[in-house]
Amino acid sequence: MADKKIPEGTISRLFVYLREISKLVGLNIRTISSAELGERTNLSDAQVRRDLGYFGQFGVSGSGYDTGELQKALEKILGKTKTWNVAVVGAGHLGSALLAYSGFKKLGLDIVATFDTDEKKIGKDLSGIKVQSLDDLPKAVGKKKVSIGIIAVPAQNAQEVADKLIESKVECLLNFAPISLNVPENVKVKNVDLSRELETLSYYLAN
Amino acid sequence: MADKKIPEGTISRLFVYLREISKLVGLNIRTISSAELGERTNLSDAQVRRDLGYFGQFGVSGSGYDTGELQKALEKILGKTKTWNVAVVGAGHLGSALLAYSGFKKLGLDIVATFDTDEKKIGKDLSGIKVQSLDDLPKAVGKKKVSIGIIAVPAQNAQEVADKLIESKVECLLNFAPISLNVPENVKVKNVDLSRELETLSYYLAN
DNA sequence: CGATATCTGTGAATATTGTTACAAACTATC
DNA sequence: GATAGTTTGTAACAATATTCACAGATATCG
Repeated sequence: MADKKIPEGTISRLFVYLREISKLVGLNIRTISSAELGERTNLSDAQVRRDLGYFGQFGVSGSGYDTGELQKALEKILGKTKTWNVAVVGAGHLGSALLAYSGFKKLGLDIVATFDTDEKKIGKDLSGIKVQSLDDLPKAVGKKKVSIGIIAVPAQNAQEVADKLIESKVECLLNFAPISLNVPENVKVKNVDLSRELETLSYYLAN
Repeated sequence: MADKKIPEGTISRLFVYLREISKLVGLNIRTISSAELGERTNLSDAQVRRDLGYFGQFGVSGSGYDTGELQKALEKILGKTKTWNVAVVGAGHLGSALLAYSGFKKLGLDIVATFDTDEKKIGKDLSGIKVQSLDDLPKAVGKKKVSIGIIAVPAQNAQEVADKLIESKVECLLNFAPISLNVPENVKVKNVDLSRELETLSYYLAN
């Protein structure tokens, strides 16, 4: 795990490789070349090799990669051997959709709490999780050892929510609010700005 | 609108600038410097100037950018003077959340149709839009002049849905399925892979 | 109006990411 | 075990994206 600077894109693609490799393992296919893995993921063979190269040497010249080994290696690299606890803040349409999504477990993520400020929502049960008041966040998040916070609140409350989560020792944020959060260096933020993705398309239509 | 090659990131950031500028216009602030706009958007002043520079010269040395003018210019560049019709394919949790999102109109987008294969959903009304059978997609999409298709179906159906949309003359796709779509060159695809965004965080937690 | 301060627009330098290309390692075959 | 055929890993190269840095334009102020 040589710690050069690893491109964000590489990390993201490793998950794609892992998904594909897992399929192959399921099909009892034992080895695969970078060329074919690239084919299956719409990436170049060189890209595949380079990406894997950041983390070690997993292949065998002449035959390629052992799917089983590569699977294990990727799972280890990507932190999929553990389960991480997640809190969803904001129980609106998006938050509810996330709570209802059944695939989290498979991702190694466990939603353990959800929060909202809306009195009408607090106390309700959403997909098996009880909505709590935002005021209860610090206590609940601390107790449940949440490492990932999902911010699904309006832009104007997002920074405040981020601050609360960080104060409660959450280390990673997935931010759906269309603003750029200010966070300390040791906190990792991923932004998903759906409005922007959609708007971007209108640019391409106009041009 | 000099047609050099414009980075994707630039387009995306222009929307951020536009949002901020619109706020400023609302507050009756008439001019702003690249430095302050950068400050407000967590970007560098140089980045702001470079991004705008791809599209012309909007600023005035010594005083900065006129917010009103810049707003108009950005709206024109970004295709926000028109409204585009959108179809959502897949009326599951995510699709429903999108349909329920009230901000589309403000983005210049109008959801005019939604489709699903689930008999139980077909015919139902979701946020004012009637769910149609996927079989009706070609006719409905053609008639309603849909230019943007949102793919919110499981991975195994995504390519098929993409093909149908493209055959029906949809020019841009927003793909939420965790696969890489094969599309002709003239079709623009944006991928939003929520699982991957979440998984990525587990990598940072593990390392 | 001249001096000083501010700010843009953009070449040039730098940093980052992706691709090409090939030696070296391994496999398969006869 | 020599030969031909694969395939990796990575150094060198190319392409992109970002930052630096500054000339030149405009504003401000006494």
